Amino acid sequence: MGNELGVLLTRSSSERERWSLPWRATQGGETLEAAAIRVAQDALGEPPIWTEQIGAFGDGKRHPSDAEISVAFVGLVPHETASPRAGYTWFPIGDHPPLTPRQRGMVEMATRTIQGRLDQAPIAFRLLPPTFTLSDLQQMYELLLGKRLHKASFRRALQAAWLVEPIDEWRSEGRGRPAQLFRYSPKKRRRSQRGIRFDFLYP
Amino acid sequence: MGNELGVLLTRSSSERERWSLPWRATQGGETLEAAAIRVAQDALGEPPIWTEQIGAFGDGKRHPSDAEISVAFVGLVPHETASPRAGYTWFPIGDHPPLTPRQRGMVEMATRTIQGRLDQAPIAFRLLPPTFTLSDLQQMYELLLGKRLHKASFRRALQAAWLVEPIDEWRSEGRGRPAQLFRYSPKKRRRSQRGIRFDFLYP
DNA sequence: GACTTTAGTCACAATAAGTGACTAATTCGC
DNA sequence: GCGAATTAGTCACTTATTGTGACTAAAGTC
Repeated sequence: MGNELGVLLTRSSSERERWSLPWRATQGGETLEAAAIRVAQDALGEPPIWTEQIGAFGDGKRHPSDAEISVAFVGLVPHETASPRAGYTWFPIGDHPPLTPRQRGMVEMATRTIQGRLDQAPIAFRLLPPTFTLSDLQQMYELLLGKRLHKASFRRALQAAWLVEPIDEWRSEGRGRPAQLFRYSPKKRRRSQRGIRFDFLYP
Repeated sequence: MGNELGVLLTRSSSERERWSLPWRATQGGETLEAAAIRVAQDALGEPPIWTEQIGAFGDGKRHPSDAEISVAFVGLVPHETASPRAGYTWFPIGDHPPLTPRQRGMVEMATRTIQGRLDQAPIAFRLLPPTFTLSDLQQMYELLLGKRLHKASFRRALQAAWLVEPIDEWRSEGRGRPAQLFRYSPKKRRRSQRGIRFDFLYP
């Protein structure tokens, strides 16, 4: 792990052989999103750096609980600080234990949601420390998108979006030229209405 | 009406002075989407040509009904055939009676959902008759997007997407040169030659 | 010092988008 | 009949965005 998205699973409460997405029932007077954040917090000890609703599912068939419908959320946490509590395990999103069809759909829609929001919310930046190199940032985007990006295009798009600003520090990472550190600093400089699109590197 | 999106409202069952989005409780063993389609069908006599879930809402505060959470859907029907039954009324989406904040949010998210799906699903084509002129099609896109499009660009994009095919018929619409009729006939050629906007499909 | 490795930039080609002006075919008023 | 008005359809040109390889820079390794 570390260069791929992961999904956090827990053993199903009914059938111990089965894995399932973490869930819980809502408590009265609580926002759905607040409930989702608590699910993550109970599993990881900290709230996600970003959450978004995926959708509501309910077709009268199998449910994780006995609830009429279930509302799924996706959230992201940086891998370093995300040590799961007992009963929870990270799996690579491309290679996880079998899930029910509905939960598989949720996982798939989750990655699509992430990738769709990537150019509209500062998701990648919150997954990194406050200062980072552009290579760090590019690798984070590649991890989240699941594909390689072209270096020059990535930086060009980044510059056009006025999202980062260099600071006067460099970091030497063993061999190779030291990289300049940057920080997230979205400029008021008329933000373009359209999202940022990075150039993909076709292998 | 006729050149703007409309929203179908009904008088609230509790307070007769208030308008609200049509709704109903789910019946057991029914998909959420099926329930949504039935809501539309009860109001209009026909199912929408396209439906999509907007999201689930539930924060312990005001609900349309007494349900814990409500799941909102958006659907589209062509205006010509969409004659509302008693108790339902169309309003221009830019000028409708006051709604609760949550329902206002639903309406707003509905238009964003439509516009986001417009280039991924054949929404516009299903709102038109099987054969149509390119001007018809452009007007439909303009209606759905809420903005004017440039004729030449629109046709160029259409051609690049291989979505329509001309048939050997022309329609004279009063004054002006007769327009050739087209029909929806998607991707006769391979689809993803780095084609339309969001097509990053590569092996 | 030559070689490897990572960072960072440049230049150019290819594609796509924005836009006005042009031609074509019809109806309308007279 | 004939020109103005009206709608359809296309072209050409400009500008912006994206794809891509090659280049320079600064470190470590041997």
